[in-house]
Amino acid sequence: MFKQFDEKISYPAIEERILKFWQEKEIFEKSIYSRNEENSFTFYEGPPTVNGRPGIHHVMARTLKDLVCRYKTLQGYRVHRKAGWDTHGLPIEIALEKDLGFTQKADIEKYGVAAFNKKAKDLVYHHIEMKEGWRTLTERMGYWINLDDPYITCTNNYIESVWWALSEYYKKGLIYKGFKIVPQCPHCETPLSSHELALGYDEVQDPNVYLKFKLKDEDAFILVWTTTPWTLISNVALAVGADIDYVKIKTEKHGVLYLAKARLSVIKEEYTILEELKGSALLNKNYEPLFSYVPVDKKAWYIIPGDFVSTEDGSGVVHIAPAFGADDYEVSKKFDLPFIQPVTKSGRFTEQVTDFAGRLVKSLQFETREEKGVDPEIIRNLKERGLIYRATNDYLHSYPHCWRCDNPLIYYARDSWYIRTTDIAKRMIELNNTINWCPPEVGSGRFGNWLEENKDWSLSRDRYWGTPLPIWLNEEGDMICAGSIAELKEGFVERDGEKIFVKDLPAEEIDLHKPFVDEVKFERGGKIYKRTPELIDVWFDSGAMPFAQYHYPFENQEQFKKNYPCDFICEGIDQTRGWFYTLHAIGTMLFDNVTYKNLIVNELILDKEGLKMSKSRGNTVDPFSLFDKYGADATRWYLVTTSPPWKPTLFDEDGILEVQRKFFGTLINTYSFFVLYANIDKFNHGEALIPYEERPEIDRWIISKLSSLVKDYEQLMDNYDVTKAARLVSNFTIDQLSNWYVRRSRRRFWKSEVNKNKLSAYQTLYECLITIAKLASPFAPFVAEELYQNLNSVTKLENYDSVHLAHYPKPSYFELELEEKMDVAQKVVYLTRSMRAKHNLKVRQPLKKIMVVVDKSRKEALQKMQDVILEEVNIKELIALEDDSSIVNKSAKPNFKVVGPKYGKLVKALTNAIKELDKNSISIIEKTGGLEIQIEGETVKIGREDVEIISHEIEGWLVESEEGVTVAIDTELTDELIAEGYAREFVNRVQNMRKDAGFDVIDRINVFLTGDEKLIGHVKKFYDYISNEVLAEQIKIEGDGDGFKQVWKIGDYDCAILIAKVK
RNA sequence: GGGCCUGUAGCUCAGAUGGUUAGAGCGCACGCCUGAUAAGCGUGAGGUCAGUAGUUCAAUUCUACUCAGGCCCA
Repeated sequence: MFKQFDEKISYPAIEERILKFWQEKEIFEKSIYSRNEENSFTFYEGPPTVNGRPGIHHVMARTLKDLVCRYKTLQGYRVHRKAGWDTHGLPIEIALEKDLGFTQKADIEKYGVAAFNKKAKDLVYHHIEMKEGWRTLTERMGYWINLDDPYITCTNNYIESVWWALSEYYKKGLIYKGFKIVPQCPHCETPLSSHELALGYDEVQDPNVYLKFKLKDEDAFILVWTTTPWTLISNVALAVGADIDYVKIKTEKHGVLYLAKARLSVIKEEYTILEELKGSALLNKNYEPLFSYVPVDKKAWYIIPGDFVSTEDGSGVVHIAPAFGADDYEVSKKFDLPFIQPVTKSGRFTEQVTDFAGRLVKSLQFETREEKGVDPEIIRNLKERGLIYRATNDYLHSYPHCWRCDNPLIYYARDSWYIRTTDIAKRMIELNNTINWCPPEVGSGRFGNWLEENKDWSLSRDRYWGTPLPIWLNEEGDMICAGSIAELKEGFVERDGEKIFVKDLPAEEIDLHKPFVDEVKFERGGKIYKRTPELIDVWFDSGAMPFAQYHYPFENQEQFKKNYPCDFICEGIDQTRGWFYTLHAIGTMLFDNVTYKNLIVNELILDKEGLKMSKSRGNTVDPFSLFDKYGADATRWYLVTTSPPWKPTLFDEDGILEVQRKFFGTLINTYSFFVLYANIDKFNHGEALIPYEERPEIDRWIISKLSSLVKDYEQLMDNYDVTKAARLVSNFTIDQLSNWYVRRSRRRFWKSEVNKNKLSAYQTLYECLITIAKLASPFAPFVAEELYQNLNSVTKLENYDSVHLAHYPKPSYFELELEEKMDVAQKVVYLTRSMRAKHNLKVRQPLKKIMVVVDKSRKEALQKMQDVILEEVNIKELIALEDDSSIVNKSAKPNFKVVGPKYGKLVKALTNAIKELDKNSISIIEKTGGLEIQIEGETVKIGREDVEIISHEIEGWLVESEEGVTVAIDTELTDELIAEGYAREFVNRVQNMRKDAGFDVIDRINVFLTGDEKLIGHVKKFYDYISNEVLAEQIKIEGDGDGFKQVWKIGDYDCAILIAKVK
């Protein structure tokens, strides 16, 4: 017996049961190992940072990853799926600082780095396993990935592989230490890399200050604009554009000012222009410094040229503070300006700046408090000295913020380690062009531009929980780079004044983290090498996963080589400059190869209003509650089908409900229909397969449709066009299978005896269902599993426990011509039905005939399909017409696609001429294939192919036309037709009663009818038809008896009907 | 300021290598159907295909610009 579903089906309950089944039977493992190793499809899992709770966007990315992998498995590939967790870095540290109540970096030192890192490790392991955490989400949503053997970036093995990679770069001379302006987070006290920077731009309001620098040899001021008053203390020069036009103006209140001519709009008061001059005329003028806290050792405070000066905002004069801006730093080297940096790495002024010593340069938000920056006070100070032209706090712009702590970054000059990625930028671009990006514009646009503008990778971080930079320095600055634990073992530590080699330490003491690695020293050539204290950018960790996940090259060399490069990755668009980049950069440098061949980039998930989801807005969606309410399948299906993954999805919970009702509801319904009858007839597919050629037309048709689906789906999926593929499955299921095939085939299932025809119906519907289960399985792994098992466990046609072990179906039978014919039939039927509805002609009332006009090519199809059409629309006769101009009125319009290129400018006139053609002219074209007409003095011969002929009216008939199909209905009713109409109405009432009385589908009954004579007459006339339909042994024209009785009004006639089961 | 994407019905989305009647689902209104039935089907209303200009016989589609939104960068 096939399993029948309850009335109220609970998808979540089914899913929970299937999850258990998968686990018990190790289906995931089997789905991998049942595939040939030589035929593998490789996938890399981008490691999520193990921090906090997963959200709906994670479900999106994981659905895509899962469905591609499941699809490839279905196709017969072996798809290894190793999970990964990104465990290092600031996010973890910040979460921990919060837990421990730390407000600044120094607190960690006080607490002890060893203890801190121990806690960090515990925290990440906790997050992986916690309830409603990553493991729960992953398992519950049906994302198949090997969680029991994940790569974890904070293990020694992983770090060792990362070290190996770094040492390779080191050997190639790609790692260097530089003094550069870096974006520094004063709160986290560490520089950020450019890809981290990309994560944290925010719209902010900053000071908008115009100030006056007094010239030394002239009673005039230079007008300067800044949004960072705190940098003024470190000012050493002013820059102008040599070719920019400047003006010298006189104002009442502020005296004489210099500024760019193009920026005169800044001056709000009345002024007179005293002089116009080029920037070059201003060069080398000296001015009085604003502040003198910091002594300078070189010539300063004069005007220099700068090609970065623009007149788009400000005053056309830029103030230069070499320690706090990239342009500033570059230009200061060029002009040998003094370098002053009275600000600490944590963004506070040093003791030198007596008035502001220890104060923050920018306001920062700490865990428990906010501390204000000095900008307002500096402005007040300058104001008091009359040096402010105008100061407001209304400059709106987007400014980089720390992606973790949300505080504004400062640009800050400091020592930092770099990887010279600019050396390989060209190669990265070449290789990128071979990658299949979905969608392509991200690869060529966003990612491509990024590569074009490549900057060296700022590698080092001044933090605690991360992969240590494996570089040791001696006092002369010579370096050693350790590329393995073995090399580390050559070093030594000092314990109680005793020197112990690392190789002699117990293995468990060797932890490739701080503080252990800091303890290690090397002695080479009589010199001692100490470790440089930095960690590396956590993004390097994740970008190293292709080899680090296998502990390559120390182990698993073969495995790595087989899995590199990978076939497929999928992550959010925010990874463009994150993981996509680090993978690509590392792959290019180490292996001179792409790291991934195909990738799907998924966009953000926005809320219903199109706003970004964020905790502060309170518009986030909890995936677990969705799974509990609708199930993971409906959620997955919704996310994938609502819009292509690379378009932002507006998330709407009602959409999930709709998916559930429409697609899943219909699918389950179709299955239930099949089961209802299959169980009655004890169908178990034990009989030989009826050859497709011998099956009824409707069966051949749906199988051909199904085969086309199988073919098209595979093509789409192979192109990673998953949205279209899923929509195809849904449309087939709803429109073709359920609403056409099943509905049209119902009668065949009702029949009581099992014959070849009925068997064919079962076999056909069975094949459709099991195939849909397979096609749906990547997207909706649970429901697909349920269907497949329910079907296959009875028939045992396939030797698989699970749909996820099955193989992609082969198209079994094509009859494309039949598909087209049915297409015509469907058009006629839909059109006719809509006409009946419009004119209130009930479908139960049979009609005499319809005439259908189609073009020649479809006439045969129409005739072949006439039985289908007539039955569907309940009409007795169909007349197929091609061109019977005596009945059909016709008009013509140009076939623009043909006519356009042929006649060009004449088209307009031609259109009018063709539209005015009368019936006779049109029939000349149809019969002789051409007609000559005069247009604007030219003779144009119109051929048959130049026009579309539309039939639209037939005298005395109801007519409508659509897409080249014209249907005319003869509405005249004969007594015979009326009688049949009543017979059908009568059947309908009896069927309703059977149902209401709770009779079984196969129960036979007796019917007792009393009432209007006319009605009884109609019933008698169709006695056989009626008794056959309602399974009646007898229809008696008499009153009472034992049974179920109801009184009806059918049309104009009253009657009473009684039905009783035949014992 | 630059790059990329988006703008089609009240909502969510299709679509067209440029071709004259622009589609679907949901929602709304009204019907129909009823042995798949707490489903199904149809009809109707609802679109200056964001705006302007250009190219073209023909533009919602191509181009330029503008506006609005999003993402990324400076």
